[in-house]
Formats: sequence, C-alpha cells, structure tokens
Amino acid sequence: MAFRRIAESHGLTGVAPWSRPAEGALNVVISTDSGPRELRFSSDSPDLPGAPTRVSWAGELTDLGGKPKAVARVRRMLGLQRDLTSFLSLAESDPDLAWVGPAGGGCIARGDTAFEDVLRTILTTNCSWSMTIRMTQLLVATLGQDARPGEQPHEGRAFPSPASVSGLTEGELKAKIRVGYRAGRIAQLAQLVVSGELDLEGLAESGPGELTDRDLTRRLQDLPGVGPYAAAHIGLLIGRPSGVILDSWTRPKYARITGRKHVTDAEIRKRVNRYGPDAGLALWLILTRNWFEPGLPS
DNA sequence: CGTCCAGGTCTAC
DNA sequence: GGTAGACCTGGACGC
Repeated sequence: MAFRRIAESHGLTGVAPWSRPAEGALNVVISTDSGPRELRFSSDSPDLPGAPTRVSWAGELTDLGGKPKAVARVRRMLGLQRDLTSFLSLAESDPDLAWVGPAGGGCIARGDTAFEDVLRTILTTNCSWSMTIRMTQLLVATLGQDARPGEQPHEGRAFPSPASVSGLTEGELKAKIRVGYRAGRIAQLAQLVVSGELDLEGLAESGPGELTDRDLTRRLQDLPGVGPYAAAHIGLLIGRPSGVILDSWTRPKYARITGRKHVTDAEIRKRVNRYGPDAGLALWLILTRNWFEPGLPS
C-alpha cells in the first residue's frame, strides 16, 4: 500500500476526530483508558507503495493494552486488515482498475469503532458535506472523551462512546448537536448499543463465513437511520464492501467520469458486479481515482 | 423574502 | 415488491 492512498481514501479522514494536517499526514484522536490520545500517521514517501508509515503517539503502550493490541488497532484503522489478493487479481485485467495494485491502493481508512463508522455515516445522509462536517465536529466537541481533571494536556477529543451519546435526549441532540431529525435515530442507535441489545462491534467484525454479505446488509439496514445507501457506505468502511454506494454524489460522479449524460443505477451495478464481495470497493476506487491523478476526468 | 436541495430514510399506502 | 410526502438544517438561488 501507499500511505497517501489510505490517508485520502475517503473524505471522512478529514472530519473529526480525524484530520489531515499536511500532505502525507493523518491524525486521529482515539479514546483510551487514560483519556483521549492523538495517533499521528505520516510517511516520507506517501505515494511510494511499500514505503514505511510512521506512527507516533502521545501515550503509553499500556494505554492500548500492549503492543500487539496497539498494532492490531492501528492496522485496522488504516484498513490494512483486509486481504485484497482476489480483488487485485480481478482488477488487473480491468482498464479502469489495473492501476490499484501498482499504486498501492485499495485500503480504506476506518473509524476506531463500528459505532463511529455507523454514526458518522448517518451524519452524511440527506445533507450537504459541509453539514456533515459541522454535525460531526459538534458531536465530537460536545460529547467526545475529554481529558480528566489533573491529566496531562491532550490534543483534542475522541469520538464519543455510545454511553456518552445516549446521555443526551433526542431534544438535546437536536438543539446542541444540530442533527435535526437524525436525533431520534441517533438516540435509538446509541440506546440499542448501551442496552446490549445490539452488538455493533461484533456485527462489524463478523466474517463472511459467519454472516453473508446479504445478511450483513440486512442487519445494517435494520439499524435506525440506515438505509441502502448507508448500509453500503458502512460496508465499505468496515471492510465488507459488497454493496455499491448509490447516492447524489456517486451517481453524477460516475456519469462525469464515464463521459455520459445520464446513467441508471442498474448500469453502475452491472459495471462492478463481477467484483462480487468487493463491488462497492471497485466503484469507490473508480470514482476516487482522480483524487490522486488530477489529470483525469472528475 | 420564499423555494430548493444536499453523499436518504421511514411510513403509509 | 414499488412510490409519494414528511423530515432538520443551512447554504444557494430566484424574486
């Protein structure tokens, strides 16, 4: 992989508690037993596949339960836990995707928890991207884990826990976080997790062997505020990208890239259908290729 | 000022 | 299975 392909794998890597302080750098504040701590990723050769990614961190390894756990957590957040072998082997013979392997692409950055991925996805629905940024920023700033009194200075707040979110009523979410009608769905989601009725982390970690793509999609769509778009989007983030993301951004984007005036959802699906469990990833990479190669149609 | 809409979802037919 | 209408918010646009 090449670092910049991960750092800019998704617009959400620029939204709280993530940030991109510079070219070839990516930060995220995560929650630990000792409070929020900022993870900093960088690379001297961000576009060079295989170049080392530097990871620095203002905390102790014990905050993360030791080195093996810390490494696993970091690899997961960078989307490095997936095996892309079969996808890349298919992509090789696809003129629009053959670049992925050689460029070191295919990894999608992911939140520290599935709760974060689901909630941030809900905050992308039915609103402008600037609204998504505002709502997410407010959520993190208002409810995110903060340093406890007497603690050493920290870099910011981590994404709020389900318990923290469920601490606000629907009305408070609407008034303080400005999430509008999404407040009810968000409150419900947090409550489901807090009560133990919903094991979101387990759901996101279940492999295709335990839960088929079809069933995972169904389970995701059963979540409050999660429909076809959001389920596919969450799937991309958590490493189960079978669903094709179809929304007001991807549809016109696909049309522009293919130089067409209008395209149907069926055509888009058909284009990446052969990638099966990676169909959503395939479309995403086709759509975002010009983020890295500015000469291409966008 | 009003209307429309942006990286949709849900309910009710 | 499929499709209207409602739904928070704030920026863009027309009048």
